[in-house]
Amino acid sequence: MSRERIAAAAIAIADAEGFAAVSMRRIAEDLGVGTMSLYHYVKTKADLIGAMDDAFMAEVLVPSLPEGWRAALVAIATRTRDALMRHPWALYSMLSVAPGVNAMRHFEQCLEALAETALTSKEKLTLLATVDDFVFGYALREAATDKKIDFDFARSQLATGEYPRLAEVVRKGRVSVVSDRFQFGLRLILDRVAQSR
Amino acid sequence: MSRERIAAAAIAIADAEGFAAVSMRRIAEDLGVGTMSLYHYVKTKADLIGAMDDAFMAEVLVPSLPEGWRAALVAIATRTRDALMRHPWALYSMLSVAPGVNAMRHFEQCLEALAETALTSKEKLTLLATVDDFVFGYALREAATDKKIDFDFARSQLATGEYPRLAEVVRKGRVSVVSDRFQFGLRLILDRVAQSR
DNA sequence: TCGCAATTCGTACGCTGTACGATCAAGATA
DNA sequence: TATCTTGATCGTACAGCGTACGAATTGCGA
Repeated sequence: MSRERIAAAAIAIADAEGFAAVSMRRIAEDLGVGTMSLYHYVKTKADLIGAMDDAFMAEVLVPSLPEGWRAALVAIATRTRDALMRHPWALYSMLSVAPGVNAMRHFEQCLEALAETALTSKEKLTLLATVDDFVFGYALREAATDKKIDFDFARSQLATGEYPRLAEVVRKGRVSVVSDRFQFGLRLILDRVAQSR
Repeated sequence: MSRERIAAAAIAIADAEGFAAVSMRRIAEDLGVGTMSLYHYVKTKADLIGAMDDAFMAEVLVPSLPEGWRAALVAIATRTRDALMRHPWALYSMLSVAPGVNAMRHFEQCLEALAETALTSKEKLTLLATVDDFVFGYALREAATDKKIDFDFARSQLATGEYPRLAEVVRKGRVSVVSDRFQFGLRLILDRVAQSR
């Protein structure tokens, strides 16, 4: 038994049944131990979530960075996106968690990607923040759309005729967005940066 | 007593004490009614959150759109950002809520902003999605940073010397990002779009 | 074998959302 | 006026939550 094993069990539950399904009693049951035993390895549930987040951030780390700042940044962003698609609960956890070892390693890796550029520290941080904003926003909205949501109301609203432009968009060929809007957005941001270098 | 009044009370609590502080008992207490009375106006707590989200989206609507697609888009994005800064809990609620009237009005307004352009429907939707990704990501990460987070661990980690680039960035003039990285990121995205029009 | 420390965990408390049914006020009908 | 109906209020109860506390058990060094 260990902090890591407990975090792994919690992650398995969160992946399969959602963040809300993660409870101390449930984790203990899955591990076949008493509920309160967990508290010997974990201070509080918030602490456990910290451990989950750290394990998540480990998955975000890129094994080896490609050559060139742009390729490196795209690799990191894409890997972060993929990890978030596998573990959408990380969007919740990140709101309440202090940076752990792997979060710091990730940050270090981001700076390494930009090491070859002539950007100032401030410029680097700003660019990284902007890319991260986009990556997390993409994941957030993707997670929101994935949910089985009831669109009946939206459909009935549409029929009222109060949304002419929306109705038109829906009419001509289903609501569709470019297949990979993630790469699209990333390109938008990086193109502009590459241009002003 | 009404669904709206209940939602307003819930919003007041969420704004002042966080999303987690919103409970049916607490709302009822603030309104001076019995807990179960609320259920006459609201089907479940999830339904209440839907009402909160709709009220939030009303705040996102821009009273009147500025001339020009770019100014209009910036106005909408900025207003959305401001509303999210006032009500960070909306980031949670949007993950579990179906679009309401005001969400649809907002969408309609976004399309109106792009009406003058020659973009196809698909291009419009992609652009709007990209901007929204960025806006929500910005708010998410801003909300995460705002939290009183314990950085002691991060500092001790930094002292290990395992993060040379991070240490350097911290050394030369505190970790600082461009003052308004929101407008910066927005400009990055829209510049590139304006250019390829 | 003893003693101590590490580990396990049962019980209990105050919190949550909400199902169920009792209660009550007001308006409509006979 | 007496009765009936309908909408609104809400007290009680239940299952689940995080976790404080303290008792019980285990394993190990002396």
